[in-house]
Amino acid sequence: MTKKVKNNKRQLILEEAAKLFKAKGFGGTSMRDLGAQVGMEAASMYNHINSKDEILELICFHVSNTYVSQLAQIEQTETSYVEKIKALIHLHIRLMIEDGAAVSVANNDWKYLTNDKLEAFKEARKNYEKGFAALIEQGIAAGELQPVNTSVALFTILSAVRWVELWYRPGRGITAEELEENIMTLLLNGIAK
Amino acid sequence: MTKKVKNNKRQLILEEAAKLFKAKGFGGTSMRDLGAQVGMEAASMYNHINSKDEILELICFHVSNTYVSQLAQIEQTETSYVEKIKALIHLHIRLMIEDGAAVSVANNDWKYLTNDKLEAFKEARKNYEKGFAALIEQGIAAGELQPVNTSVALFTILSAVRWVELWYRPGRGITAEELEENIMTLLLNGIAK
DNA sequence: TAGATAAACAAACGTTTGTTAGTTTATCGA
DNA sequence: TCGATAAACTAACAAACGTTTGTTTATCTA
Repeated sequence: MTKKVKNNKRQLILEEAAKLFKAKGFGGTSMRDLGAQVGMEAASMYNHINSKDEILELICFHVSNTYVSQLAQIEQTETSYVEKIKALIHLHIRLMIEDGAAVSVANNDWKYLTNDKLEAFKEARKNYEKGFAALIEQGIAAGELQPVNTSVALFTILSAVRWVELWYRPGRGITAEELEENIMTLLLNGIAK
Repeated sequence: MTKKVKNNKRQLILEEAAKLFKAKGFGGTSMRDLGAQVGMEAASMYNHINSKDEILELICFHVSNTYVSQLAQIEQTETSYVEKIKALIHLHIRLMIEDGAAVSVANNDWKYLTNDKLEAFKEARKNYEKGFAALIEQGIAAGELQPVNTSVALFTILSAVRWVELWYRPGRGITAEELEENIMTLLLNGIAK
């Protein structure tokens, strides 16, 4: 019980931190800013977390672990490569909509990770990109996709999906499903007639 | 002559600042960091610039002014809408390759602009996006483009082009021309067969 | 209810921040 | 060569930073 309460406060700190880091950047967010948002003195937060750096680490690796484990799962399903790629795009958009602040931090503030944490994060991302690229390559080899440059295709997809973080608001007159379908159609079929 | 030397030093400071802001963020870059990169004490730079904020402003508005004026020029050329959109994509990719650090700062650190400068920058960007969106809409109306959601198409294009900043290196085995062609093909035709 | 533990606080720490002031060095026209 | 101006320097500033300390308050267990 005691542990559960502790985890809740800790979780609250992480959530508010993600929001503030997204809005003002890691360096632009002070522990006093964060404390004010959480409703606590900056010093008090050290009862729940070890350091400002640790907050960033927990947010970044939460996101990267999600991507990595979901990729592993998708790789093992028995569907076409097009379907697998669609599933990954789906994952990206959904995670962005549901946990936008954390994804944003993992996208933009990962570079403030230090030493081995920074290396580990870069390594995880590189492996994820490799796995994603392999699916595209196999899709081309299987004749399901156009023979595009794999790297260009990979990064175009990843980037095209990133803007959702900057643009999507629940009241923009477009649902998550519509948004997803529009993006997928665009990436798969292009805009030209 | 004296003025020219002054401008050169000032330009050097702006260029090194763009590199550092890109690498470590605006907040993560101290005036002492910047001075070391420029080869000068932090205090000495105040002979050439007025404040750290001013450096950010000069970089951001240099980029946004380029976009705005180029858009105006493209709008007035007499070609198809597809060609106009291609010209804009071309502009984005070229500017990213030639002045990547500044573009990166304008993309990521503009939020640290203050007061009226922040508002002015947001306004300029909004107008640019409106102009770009109008071209897409007219392209659809003219039957040149698929009837996609205009906003989704706009932001997918803008984002797809942004990753160049994160990925492109002169020695990656792909020329700027090839890169550009690959991205355009992808955005116009998609990856599906 | 007494004792222990968790979680809040205010105050202070040593650094680092952007910036200013005062001074010295280099450059250049007269 | 002298005097002026530009541009570098060192030293210091107040403010803000992440974090630690010591203490008080609240909560749960026995």
